[in-house]
Amino acid sequence: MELQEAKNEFIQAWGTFGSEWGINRTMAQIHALLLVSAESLSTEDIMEQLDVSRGNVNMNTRELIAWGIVYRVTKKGERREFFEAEKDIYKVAIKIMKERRKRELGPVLETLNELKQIKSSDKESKEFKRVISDISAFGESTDKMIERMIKADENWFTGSLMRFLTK
Amino acid sequence: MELQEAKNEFIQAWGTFGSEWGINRTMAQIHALLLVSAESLSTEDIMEQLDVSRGNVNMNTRELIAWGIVYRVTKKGERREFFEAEKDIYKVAIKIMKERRKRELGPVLETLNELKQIKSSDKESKEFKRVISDISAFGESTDKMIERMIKADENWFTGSLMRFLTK
DNA sequence: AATAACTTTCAAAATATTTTGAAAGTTCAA
DNA sequence: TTGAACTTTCAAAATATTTTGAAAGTTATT
Repeated sequence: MELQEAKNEFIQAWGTFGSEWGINRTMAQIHALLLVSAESLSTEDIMEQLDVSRGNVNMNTRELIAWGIVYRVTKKGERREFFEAEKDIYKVAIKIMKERRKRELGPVLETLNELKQIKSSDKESKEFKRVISDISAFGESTDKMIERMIKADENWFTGSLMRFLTK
Repeated sequence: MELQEAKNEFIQAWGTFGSEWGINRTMAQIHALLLVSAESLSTEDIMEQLDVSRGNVNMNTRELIAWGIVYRVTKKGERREFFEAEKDIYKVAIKIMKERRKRELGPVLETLNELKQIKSSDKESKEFKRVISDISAFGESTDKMIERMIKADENWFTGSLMRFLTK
C-alpha cells in the first residue's frame, strides 16, 4: 500500500469514527489530515487535499483550535497561517474529554441536580427521584474521573492507573 | 415543579445529551421516558407521550432492545407488547459501552492495524506509522479497559477501582 | 492611502438523517 | 379459515446539519 493511500484511508476512517461520536465529519478529517502530515498545512492545502471549501476549512480549523488539539503556526516570510495537529495522542484524548465534559456533561448534570430537588411525597415521585439521583451520581463519578485524568501527570496513561485498568 | 413537568424536562435533556453523542434524539427520549415511567409502556403510550409516529417508536424500541437497555414485557390477557427500561444505571452504562465498543471502536482498530502494516523505509512513512501506532495503542488500551469493566463484577463502579478513580 | 494577500462571515444550497404513515405482514382467538 | 389486533417495513416527506462561495473584513506591504 502506498503511503498516500494509507493516509487517505486513515482520513476516511477517522472521519467516520468522529461522526459516529457526534463530531462533524470534516472536522475529524481535517484533524486526521493534520495528524499524518509531516509539514504544517495552509487553508489552501487542506482545501485541496480534502476537496472542501474555504469556509468549511476555516470553520473547522477554528473549532479544532478551540478544542486545543490543533495549533496555528506562522512561518517567517509567510503571510498565511499554517495548521499543525497535537501529535501526542494522550494529550489529544485529554483535551477531547475535557472539552466534551465542559460542553455536554456539565449541562446535563446541572439539569439533573435541579430535577433532584423535586418534592417527593407519593411513591411515583420518589421513584422518579431515585432514577434521577442514580443517573446524577453516575454522572458525577464520571465527571470526577475525567477531572482526575485531566489533573493527573501527563504520563497517567502509562502510569499505575492505566496499568491497573488495562492489566 | 410538577412530577410530569420534571419528567418532561428529563426527557428533553436526555434527548439532547444523546444526540450530542451520536445517538438519535428520539431513541434517547424513548429511553428516558421508559426510565421515568413506573409502569411499562405500549407502543401507543410512547406515541402519545412523545408525539411521534408508530414507525418511529417501532424502529427505536427495537434499537434500544438491540442495545440491551430496554426489555419487551408481556402482560397476561394482553395481546400488545410493553416496554420497560433497565433501571440499573451501571448496567445501562456497561451495555452502552459494550455496544459502542463493538460497533465503532472495533472497526476503527481493525483499520488501524491494517495501516500499521505499511512498509516504512523513508522518514515520512516512519512518521506516519508512528502516529498510527500511537493511536492504535491508545485504542487498544481503551478497548481493554472497557473489556475489563464489562467483565468485572457488577459492583465495579462502587468497588475499589472506582473509588481509586474518583477518590 | 492604496493595494494585495489573506481570513472570516453567513445566507443559500446541498446533503444527510430522521420521521411519517399507509400498506403489508404476523399472530391469535373464535 | 377468517378477521381483528397488533407489529413491521420502507419510500416519501420533513427536518436538521453541513457545506459552499462570494462578499465583507482584516492586516501587511509599498
